[in-house]
Amino acid sequence: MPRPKAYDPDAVLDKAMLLFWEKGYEATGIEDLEAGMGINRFSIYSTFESKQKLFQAALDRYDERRGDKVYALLTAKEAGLPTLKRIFKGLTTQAEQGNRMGCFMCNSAVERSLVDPEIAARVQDHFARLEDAFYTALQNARKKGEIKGKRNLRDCARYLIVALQGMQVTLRLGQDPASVKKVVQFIVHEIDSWARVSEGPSPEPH
Amino acid sequence: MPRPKAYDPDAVLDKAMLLFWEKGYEATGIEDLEAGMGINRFSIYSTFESKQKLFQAALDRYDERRGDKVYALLTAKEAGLPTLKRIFKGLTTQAEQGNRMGCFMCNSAVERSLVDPEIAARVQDHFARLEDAFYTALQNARKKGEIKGKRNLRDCARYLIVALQGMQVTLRLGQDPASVKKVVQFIVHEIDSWARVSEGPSPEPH
DNA sequence: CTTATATCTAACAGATCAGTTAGGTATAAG
DNA sequence: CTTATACCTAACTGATCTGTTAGATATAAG
Repeated sequence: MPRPKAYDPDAVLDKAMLLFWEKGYEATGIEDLEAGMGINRFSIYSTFESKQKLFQAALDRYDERRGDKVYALLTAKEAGLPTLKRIFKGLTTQAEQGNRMGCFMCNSAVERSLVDPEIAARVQDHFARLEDAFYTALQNARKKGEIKGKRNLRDCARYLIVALQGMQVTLRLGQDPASVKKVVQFIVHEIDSWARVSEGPSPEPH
Repeated sequence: MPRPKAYDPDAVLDKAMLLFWEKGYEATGIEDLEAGMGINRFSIYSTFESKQKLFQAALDRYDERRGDKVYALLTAKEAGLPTLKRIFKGLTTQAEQGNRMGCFMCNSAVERSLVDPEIAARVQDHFARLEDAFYTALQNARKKGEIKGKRNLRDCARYLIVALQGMQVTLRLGQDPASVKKVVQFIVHEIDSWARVSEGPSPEPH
């Protein structure tokens, strides 16, 4: 009955996501969004309500697009240490391609989490989910005998999140690919070390 | 001969640093700076030229205030693995105090390095200096016999930078102190492992 | 005390910000 | 073909942005 939208709301949200991801919330104006999404600001507001809501939707979209892939990878029953290593090795490729987007969640954690609790909650949720996925993969790896000692896998998962966040900052800063590669190899090597027994449950006295 | 400034340029720069550090470049308005620095915008502009230049000066100040302390710690001749561990343990304290400032350099890397090459250069310089300081401490540790195997210490230093950046994102996001502490312990534990031989120079074939 | 100098206050200027509104337009049901 | 509906364009609104300017004020040399 009514006139149909001349654009695909899903497609323009993807474009908004890319804009916010690259430039952040504050530095992305409605004008940028109009140009990048290819639609008028009226359409933006009638479909997404406000810049804030649009940003939230963009974050959610990121969680779907990027997050779901990784969650799926990590929670698959074949998942194990090689899966973890592959994820980190992918960062090297990003650096080699000159990709400086980093991680939308990390970027938003830094720029917006202090001032916008809604954003903070989303980012925390994302990383909590990611941590659980890492944890699942690690448990699976242990089941398959890929992990030897009695290391605390929850702590390993938490640690991997932090390592990933650090890499994303480094990618965003545009460090040279060779250096990025070295650090990735270092982390990969560390993951490999979990296949050896060496360490118990952190006996450090103080 | 002329009328003297009614404020201490050094002191107000410290205040500007704190503002930019907490809220970032875009979200900090001249009005915020006037209030936070305690001086009129005329004084800001006549002393610091522009918001951009003030931000650069604030970054430089951060490098002096925060960076120099760490550089000094790491390049002291007593420096070694315990020094590295102490630096990471300090992050736990920050989390426990509810400090969500993170690292001004990391924050700026994420928010501004893509759009402002002057900022990118300063941040890269900072981390390059920090990496060298880590490297120096690691070499020193090896000399003192605190590091066993023939691990590549340059890679270790690079890695520590990334681990630090990851922690800073996590602090900024306001993750709970208990979780932060676990990850710090994990990293500290890893540094401890460098005192054992276990690993050669990464023989990973592919 | 006079005067040159540079500061400070406060109002202003133009641009840009997010968000709204009015009027023209395309659609599809009847 | 008529008409109800909701979209699209484009101009507009008030607030806020960075940066400037004019005039008052304080200082210290002579």
